[in-house]
Amino acid sequence: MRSRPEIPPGTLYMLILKSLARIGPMHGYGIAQYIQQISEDVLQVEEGSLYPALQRMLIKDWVVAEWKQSENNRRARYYRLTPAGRKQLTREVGEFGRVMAAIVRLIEPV
Amino acid sequence: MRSRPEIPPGTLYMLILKSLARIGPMHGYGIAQYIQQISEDVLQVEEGSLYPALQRMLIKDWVVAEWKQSENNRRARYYRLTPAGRKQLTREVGEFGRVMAAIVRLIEPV
DNA sequence: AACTGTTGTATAGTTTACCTATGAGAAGCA
DNA sequence: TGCTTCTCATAGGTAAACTATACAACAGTT
Repeated sequence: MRSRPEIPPGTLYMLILKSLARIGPMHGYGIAQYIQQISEDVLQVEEGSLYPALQRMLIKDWVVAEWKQSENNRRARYYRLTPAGRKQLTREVGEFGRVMAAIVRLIEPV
Repeated sequence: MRSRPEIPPGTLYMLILKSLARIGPMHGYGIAQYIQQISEDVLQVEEGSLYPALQRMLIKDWVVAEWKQSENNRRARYYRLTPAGRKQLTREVGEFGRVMAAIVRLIEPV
């Protein structure tokens, strides 16, 4: 159906990394809520996208995880940025800016 | 390998539509050149991406095609925007702006 | 005439990456 | 007790872009 709220392909890692960089360690559910909230419901991370992405990020060593109790007393897996993750974030933000500037140059003036 | 120059997934239709809207009817090769040139080599449309995309756009009635001789006297297929294509362009640019604003809000400060 | 480079189109097959759908467990509340 | 919320997870599907390849026609060079 390809309906409404959607993460632009290729930006999900960046959004997750940035959330962790800003707030500190968070669990998956919290990351999803955070992104949705800050974006004012424009960006909505589906669970079926988020958790597989986090698994891949664990494998890539961009994050490490630790089981804890959440603020609501549920068991939750907290993800924390590694130095490699921070580096990746920098790289992705830079590339994103570069490409977006080029796209804007194309679609902006008449 | 996911190397260097790349169109962000989801933006290809918009870039093609915008090129046609700006310049008028063009052939595929010309569209690719145009995008690469205006973006100063940041965006590079591969043929294996471009032509399938144009086929899909024909099916969606966003463009119509006509065989002609090119400026260099070769046979080439010229694509022209339809009203539906123009409408789609407007829709995509709007959505793009909305989503990008949300992403920037997330990754920009701090 | 043959070769080479450029222009131009096309498709088959693969991969990326996100989505849909589904399930499940534990806590809190009515 | 049953409902809702929180939290994680995965299997399967799909859209769309990439890689690799092929073909054809003209231009310019030798």
